[in-house]
Amino acid sequence: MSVGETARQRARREITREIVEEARRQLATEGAAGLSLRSVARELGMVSSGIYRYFPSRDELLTALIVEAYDSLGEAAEVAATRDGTPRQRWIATCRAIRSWAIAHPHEYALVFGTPVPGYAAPEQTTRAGTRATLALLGILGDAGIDDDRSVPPPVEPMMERVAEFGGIETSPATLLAAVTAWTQLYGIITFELFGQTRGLAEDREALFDATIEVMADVIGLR
Amino acid sequence: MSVGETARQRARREITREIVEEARRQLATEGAAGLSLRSVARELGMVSSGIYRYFPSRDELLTALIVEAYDSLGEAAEVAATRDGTPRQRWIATCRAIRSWAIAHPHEYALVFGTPVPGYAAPEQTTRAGTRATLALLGILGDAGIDDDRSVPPPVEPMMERVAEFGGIETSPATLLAAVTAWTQLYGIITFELFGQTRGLAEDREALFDATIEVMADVIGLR
DNA sequence: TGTACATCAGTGAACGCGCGTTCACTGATGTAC
DNA sequence: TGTACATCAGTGAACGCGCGTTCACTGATGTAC
Repeated sequence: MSVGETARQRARREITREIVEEARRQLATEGAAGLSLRSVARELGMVSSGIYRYFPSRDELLTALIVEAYDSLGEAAEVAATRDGTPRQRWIATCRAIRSWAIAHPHEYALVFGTPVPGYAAPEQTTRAGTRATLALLGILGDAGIDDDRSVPPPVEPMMERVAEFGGIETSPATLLAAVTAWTQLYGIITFELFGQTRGLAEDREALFDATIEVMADVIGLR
Repeated sequence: MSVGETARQRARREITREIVEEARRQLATEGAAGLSLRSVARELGMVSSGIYRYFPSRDELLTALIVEAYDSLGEAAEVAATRDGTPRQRWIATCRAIRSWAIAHPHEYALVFGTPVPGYAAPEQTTRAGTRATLALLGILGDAGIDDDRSVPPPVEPMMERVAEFGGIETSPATLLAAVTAWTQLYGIITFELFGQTRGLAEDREALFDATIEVMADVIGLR
């Protein structure tokens, strides 16, 4: 018995993990809409009401999956962001890592960045986990020490101040605006790729992705 | 009886339209997942099986809605694209029109650009309707007559050729790449806005949107 | 160390819900002669 | 213009499905003395 954990507590941890894993498996094959407590229970050889000892509702299980997805993406981004290289290389590596994660986990990506699940309001918990990848990118930007003192439209200025504060960096509004633009482009092209919007256009989606990321790195002024 | 149309044919046209309208209404309030043949029938004071005289399945009704949404968006974009002004003004007006349409029709936008409906494969029909807004943007680009002869990565070149052909314009690969990048940014920021990803960041989303669109117009070289 | 009681995981049945789709039918509308 | 037949919109009942959630229960595990 380690750290005073009883067999019951260990079993609870174990089974909670099994439920989440099975739920994630179903999410990966069926999508969020096809995820049901009953089928998770069925697959675990448990009676459907048994799940309620572990999750008080389907929404709570969904929340667990969302947090997991955000964390998994966040970690992939952080790993790429902290590798050696110039800020530009790190930025591009991080963008690629985010794309790779998305392609490897399409349904998790959809759960987090796709159409909101109707009737489900993401609790605080999830939004906090959702910032890791973004913070990784902002960190690189801070390290880059870019000095672009062009002005930005007045209403945008306070928003960029807030972004700087959020990222814990001191970067000019113009550079931050470029970075925010790149950030939306990044998720835009990934979403298009995953949801099939670039079907007709791109036979080599990776090359197109890379090329657009380079364009945006130029816009930001990364070297 | 105009053009030999019988009362039966007229009634059929009328009721088909009513079904689609009611379906669209439900889509707008409940989202695609909450759209059911039964509730459409109910609302129309019809028995649920009656719908099958008009649509052979729920998927066909969904297809009709998707085509409608694409057309509605396409028209909004075309109207903006053909207004007077410099290419840059027209480009920006069109981007704004697309955003406005999205904000006015969030569920239709989600239906078309959001997470694919599981088990539903969009038929040819829909993808063709889906190109109007994009063609409007490409048309403006063609009119702009930008001459940027920088090279693009080799694998990207044939894709840009295809884009030029698709848009019926003669524009350099570098400019087209910038435009494609802007295109993904456009839908990226709209999607983020609609799906709540910019919640914490932007108190004035319109100003942020406009600012990023200007950034991308610069990248393309629009004047 | 042994006993009495409290906790709690998992069961099995049930409730109430809404869905897509099929099918045999009826009655009104349209068509051919 | 009138009649006989064909078409087809809409009905009502039914099938079979899966879902989330509640509830009283049982038996095993944990805790206090």
